[in-house]
Amino acid sequence: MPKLLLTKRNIDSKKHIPPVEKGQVDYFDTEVKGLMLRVGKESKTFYVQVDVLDLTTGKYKSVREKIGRYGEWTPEEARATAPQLIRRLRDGKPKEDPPPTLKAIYERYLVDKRLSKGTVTLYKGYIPRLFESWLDLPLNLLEKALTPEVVIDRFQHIRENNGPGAANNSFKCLQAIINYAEILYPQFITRNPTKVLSRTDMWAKIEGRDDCLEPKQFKIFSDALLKCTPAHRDCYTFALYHGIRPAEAYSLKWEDVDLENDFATFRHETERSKRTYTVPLSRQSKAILSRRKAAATEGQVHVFPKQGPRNKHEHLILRADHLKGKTGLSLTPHGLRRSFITTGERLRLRREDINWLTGHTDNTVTGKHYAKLTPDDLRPVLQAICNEIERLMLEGVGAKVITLPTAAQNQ
DNA sequence: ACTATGTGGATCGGGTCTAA
DNA sequence: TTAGACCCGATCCACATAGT
Repeated sequence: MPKLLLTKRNIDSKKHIPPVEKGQVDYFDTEVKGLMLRVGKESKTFYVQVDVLDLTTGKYKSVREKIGRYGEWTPEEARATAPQLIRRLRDGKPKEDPPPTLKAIYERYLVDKRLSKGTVTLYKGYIPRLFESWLDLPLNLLEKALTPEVVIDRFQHIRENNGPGAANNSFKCLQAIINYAEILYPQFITRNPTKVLSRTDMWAKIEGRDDCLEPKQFKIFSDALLKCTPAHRDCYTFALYHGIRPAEAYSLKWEDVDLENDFATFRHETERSKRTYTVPLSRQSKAILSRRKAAATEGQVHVFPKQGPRNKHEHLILRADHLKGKTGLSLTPHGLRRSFITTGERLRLRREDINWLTGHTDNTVTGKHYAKLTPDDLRPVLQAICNEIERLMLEGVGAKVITLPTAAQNQ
C-alpha cells in the first residue's frame, strides 16, 4: 500500500496519485498513522483505518471509518479530525450519528428547555422567519458557513429591515440555540459563530422606557380613569397601588387573594426569570378587591374579568394605547410600576423594601436577609406608599406632606 | 446570556348611537 | 325599524423592554 504525505499539493499531483481506472487505491498518510485517502475513479475520500483487538476472538481486525470527501474536507481538517476518530475506533465505540441540522437543534431546544409559552412563541416568531436559509446547515459546517462577515451582514440586514429590537432578539435566540448545540455536540461545533456580535460590540443599544407619573399627573390619571369601565379603572389603580407588573395585575385570580388576612399572590409559570411572590394588601388595594368581589359573578375566576364580548382570556387586558388614550398622558401600564417605585423613593423608603414588594429578586447580601421577611413585615411600607399615591390622586401636588415611614406605620 | 413580558399598529366584530 | 357609522375592548403579529 502506497504511503504519501497527504497535502493538497501531493493529492492534486498526477505524479503522486495517478488516475484510477478501476477499483480503488488507498494512500496512507506519512504523518498521521491511520489516516488515509481512498482514491477511486470519481472521488478521493479521507478515511481512518486502525487494527483493533477483538476481545471475543483475541485477534486483531481492521476497522475503517469515513471522514469525508476530499474537496469538502481539506487535508488539514482531515488530519485534525483523524486522531479522535482513531481513538474512538480503538475504544470500540460505535459510529456516531451524522451531525444534526441547525433546524433539528432548534426544535430540540424548544422541547428540552421547557420554556414558558411566551418564549416559545418568541423563538418560533424569529428563527424560521429570519434564519430560514441557515436552518438546513449541519452543525459541523456551521462554523465554516457562518463567518463573521456572514453573521454581521445578516444582523445588519435584520436591523435595517425589522428594527434593532428584532435584530437583538432574533440573534440572542439563535445564540442560545447554538450554545445548546455546543453542549450537546462538542464533536461537531466548538465555537458559536454569533459570538462575533459580542466581540465586536455590535448589539443594538436600546434605551429603557422611563414613562412615569409626575406628582401632578396622579390626579389627571385618576380623573381620567372615570372614562374607563369600573373593572379597568380598578385594575389600573390596583397595579399602581402595588407597583406590580401589568400581567400580574390583570391575570390575578380570586384563589390567590386572601381577603381575610389581606394578602395577594402573584404567580409565575416557570419561575426562571420571575418568581411567584406574596404581598400584603393596603387599605386602598383591599378596598379595590372588596369592590371587585362584590361585583363578581358566581364562579368568576379572575379578579378583573374580561370586558368585551369576544375575548380569548377570561380576564381583561391592560394596554398602553388604551391608557394613553384615556389619560392623554404618555404613560404605559409598566409606567405605573415605575410610578409606585418612584413614590417609594420620594418617601425615602428602603430600596430593598420596594424591591421586595414589587417582586424584584435581590441577590445582594442585604437582599438575602430579606428572604426571611414575611408580607406582614412589609405592610407598613406598602401602606405608606399607597397613602402617598392616594393623596396625590385626590389632592394633587399642593400642600405636600412628607410622610415619614415611621409615621406611616401608625396608620 | 438568556427568559419573559410589554408595546404598538392593524384589524376584527359586537354593541350602541344616529338618522331617515 | 333598520342600515350604517363609529366606538371600544380585544386579537394577532412584529418589534421593544424588563428582569434574573
